[in-house]
Amino acid sequence: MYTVKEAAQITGLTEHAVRFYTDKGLVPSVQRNENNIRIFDGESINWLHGVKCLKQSGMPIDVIKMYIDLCIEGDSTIPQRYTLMMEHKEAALAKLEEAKLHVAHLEEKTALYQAILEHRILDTTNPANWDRIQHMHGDVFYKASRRV
Amino acid sequence: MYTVKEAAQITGLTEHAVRFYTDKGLVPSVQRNENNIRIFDGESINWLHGVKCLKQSGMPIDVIKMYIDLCIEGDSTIPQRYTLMMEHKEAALAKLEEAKLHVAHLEEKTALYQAILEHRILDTTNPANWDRIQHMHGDVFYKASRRV
DNA sequence: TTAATACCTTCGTGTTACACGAAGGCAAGA
DNA sequence: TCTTGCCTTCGTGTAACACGAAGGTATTAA
Repeated sequence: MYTVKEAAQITGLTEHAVRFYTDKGLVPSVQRNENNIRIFDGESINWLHGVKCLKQSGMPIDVIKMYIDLCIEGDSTIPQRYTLMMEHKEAALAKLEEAKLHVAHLEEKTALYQAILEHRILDTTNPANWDRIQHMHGDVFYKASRRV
Repeated sequence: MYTVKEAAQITGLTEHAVRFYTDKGLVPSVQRNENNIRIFDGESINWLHGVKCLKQSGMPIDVIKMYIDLCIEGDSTIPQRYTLMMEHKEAALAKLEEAKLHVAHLEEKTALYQAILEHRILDTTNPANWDRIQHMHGDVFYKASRRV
C-alpha cells in the first residue's frame, strides 16, 4: 500500500502526474481510505507503469483512457484493444521513420559545418575569404532542407 | 514574389504559421510593400523551408530563432552554429533510440494480442474460459510495460 | 460605383499534459 | 501544540500554433 508520494517515486512520475492520472480514471484499482487519501496497491502501480509506458510511446491521454476502459470491460474487448494497439504501433513506426530522416538530415548538416571548420572547404576565419563565402550560411541552412 | 497565401502553399505551412514565423523574425529576408503586405521572395521561401525542416526535427522555435540570428550575424558564428546543430543532432539521436524502443515494445504487445486472438494461447471467445483468463487484460497491459 | 476578395491588425479562446504555486483544511505523530 | 503530509480547488504558464471575430485597407471585376 502506497501513498501518492511513494507511487510517484516508484514509477518515476511526479506527484502532480500521479494525481492527474488517478483523477482521469487511468488507475482503475486505486482506492481512498477513510481520510480520503489515495491508496495505491501493486496493481495500481502496474497501471501507473502501463500508463507511463503508453504515454512515453506517444499515445494521447484520451486514447489511453479508451484503452483502459476497454481493459476494464473485460476480455470481450480484446479484439478492439488489438486494433487500437496496432494502430498505435503503426503511428509509432511512422514516427520512427521520421526520426531516422531527421537524424540523417542533421548528420549531413553537421558534416557540412565540420568540413568548413576543418578548412576542407574554406578558411572562414580568414577575413580575406569572407566575401567569397558571404552567403554560405544561407547555403548551409538550406542545403539539406529541401528534402523533408 | 509571393504573398502569404502563396508562400503557405509552396512550403506546405498554414497562413497562420507563415505569419507567425515572419512575425517571430524567423524569415529575415521578408519585406513589406507600400501597402504593408508581406512579400516573400525565393530566399524567404528558403528560410521558411529551413524553419519548417528544423521545426519538424523537433527544434523549439526559440532555438531556431537563435540559430537564425547566428546565421544573420555572418560566418564568424559558424562555430556556434556547429555546436548548436551538434547538440540538436544528439537530441534527435536520443529520440530515435527511444522511438526504436517504443516500436519494439508495441510489437511485443500486439504480438501477444495476436497470439490470443489466433487461439494459440486461449480461446477468449469461449465463455467457458473466461474465468481462467479473467485477469489476462491486466497481464497484457502490464507485461511489456516494466521495461520502459 | 459597388461588391467581392484578399490582405492586414489585434484580441481572445482552445488545445495537450501537465508544472507550479497558493489558499485553505484535515489528521496523525513527536 | 506544532509540524508534516496529505487533501481540495483555483489560477497561471508552457509550446506552437489553430481558429474565429472585429475592424480596416486595397485591388479588381461586374
